[in-house]
Amino acid sequence: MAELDDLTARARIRDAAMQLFGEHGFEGATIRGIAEAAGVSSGLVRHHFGSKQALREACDAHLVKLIHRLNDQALAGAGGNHVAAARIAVGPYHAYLARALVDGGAASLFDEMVRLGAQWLADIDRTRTDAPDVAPEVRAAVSTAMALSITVLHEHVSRAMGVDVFSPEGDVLLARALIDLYSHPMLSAEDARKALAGLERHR
Amino acid sequence: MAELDDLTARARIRDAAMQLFGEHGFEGATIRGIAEAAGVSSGLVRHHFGSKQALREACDAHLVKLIHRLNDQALAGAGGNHVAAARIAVGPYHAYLARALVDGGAASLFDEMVRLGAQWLADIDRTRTDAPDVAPEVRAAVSTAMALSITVLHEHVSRAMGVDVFSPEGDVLLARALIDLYSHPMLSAEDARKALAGLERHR
DNA sequence: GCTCCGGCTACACACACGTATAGTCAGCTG
DNA sequence: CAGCTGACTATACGTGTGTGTAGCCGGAGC
Repeated sequence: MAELDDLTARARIRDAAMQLFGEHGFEGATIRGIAEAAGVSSGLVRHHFGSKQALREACDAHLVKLIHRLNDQALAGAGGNHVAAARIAVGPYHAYLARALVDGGAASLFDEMVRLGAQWLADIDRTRTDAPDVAPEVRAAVSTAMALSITVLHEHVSRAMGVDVFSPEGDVLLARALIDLYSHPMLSAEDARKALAGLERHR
Repeated sequence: MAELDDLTARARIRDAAMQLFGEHGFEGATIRGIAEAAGVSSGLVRHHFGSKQALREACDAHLVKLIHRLNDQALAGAGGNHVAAARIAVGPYHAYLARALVDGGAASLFDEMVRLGAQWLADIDRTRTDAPDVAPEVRAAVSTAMALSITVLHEHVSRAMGVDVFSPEGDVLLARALIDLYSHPMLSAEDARKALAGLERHR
């Protein structure tokens, strides 16, 4: 039921909605435009989803389901860096994801990523010589936002990098940049100490 | 002229527009709503800006001017980590900035941040023992997106952290988390080597 | 004092939107 | 075949929107 009806009109409408919502935003996209993109009448959109808001909620639900599936796959597969998992092809839905996040939606998605990230951070904390300054949950919140930033701001990142980050070449270049960034601290231990001291002084 | 007329109706309209555009998106915000928030008639909005699109462009221009000023201050001030500079209070405009970035706007702002970041990265590259795997510009593109992610996703970050990142306490906690993250690599040199090798294998 | 001009308002218009409704058609069940 | 159900369409309605226009009002210049 989940795979077969991906060709039904209902699924086509949902896909078109996710694309157009992502492209023009929720208010910017129109039911008529979505219907046209899906190759159906605007009335059918209402018939299946009832209202524009309900259509949006259906899109959110579908996104969550999709991400969950990708997440499970990533966890089951090669040793899970949750950052890499976040970059997994969200397919043509990355624009919708970005909009949803900025609109304040997709909260459960973000929270689950934080949960996974906190777990992962707590793990590598055990190999650290110095005690972490803040709880893993807090650091996970920040690094989750950072991980998602590539998707949310992919247009700018692609422009600045000179290659689309969702193309094969861009993906490789991005991965190499991430590996380099994540394996080289931007602040030395001394810099960090100085920064922390400066922080104390400011209060 | 720049400071005095910040009390003029024109400036009030612009500020109200930036707030409402940030809150509801460009399509979601209405000229009438903006006019009401600014305490003027909707006709005056048109009188001053001509059209909704032109009003948006005026907002963009104002944002760029504002960020440039903040940027210059940050560069002149305490030894410039461009990441910290990005977090500087964009005031009540962070929502607008987030929308503009996701809409594909604010490109010049992003690009300039990349330029500054690349410079900064090239500087610290000289203290590295191993040669960087990718150009500073590419790494700067990624880390700029990461730096902006706190602002763009501030709602989610605040929820996950349990404190508003734009409050004084949240700001301190965020700074400490950032210092910890930026001074401790998430990948060991060995992990990085393995990840790179895995990348080669995939091609 | 009179005119002129720009900030400012009130009002009207055309249009596109979300929503509602009535109806068509294919397929199934008895 | 009759009857029903649900996917689907065509069309209409009310509303809120961006935009246009005519006019008011206070102050500056002659």
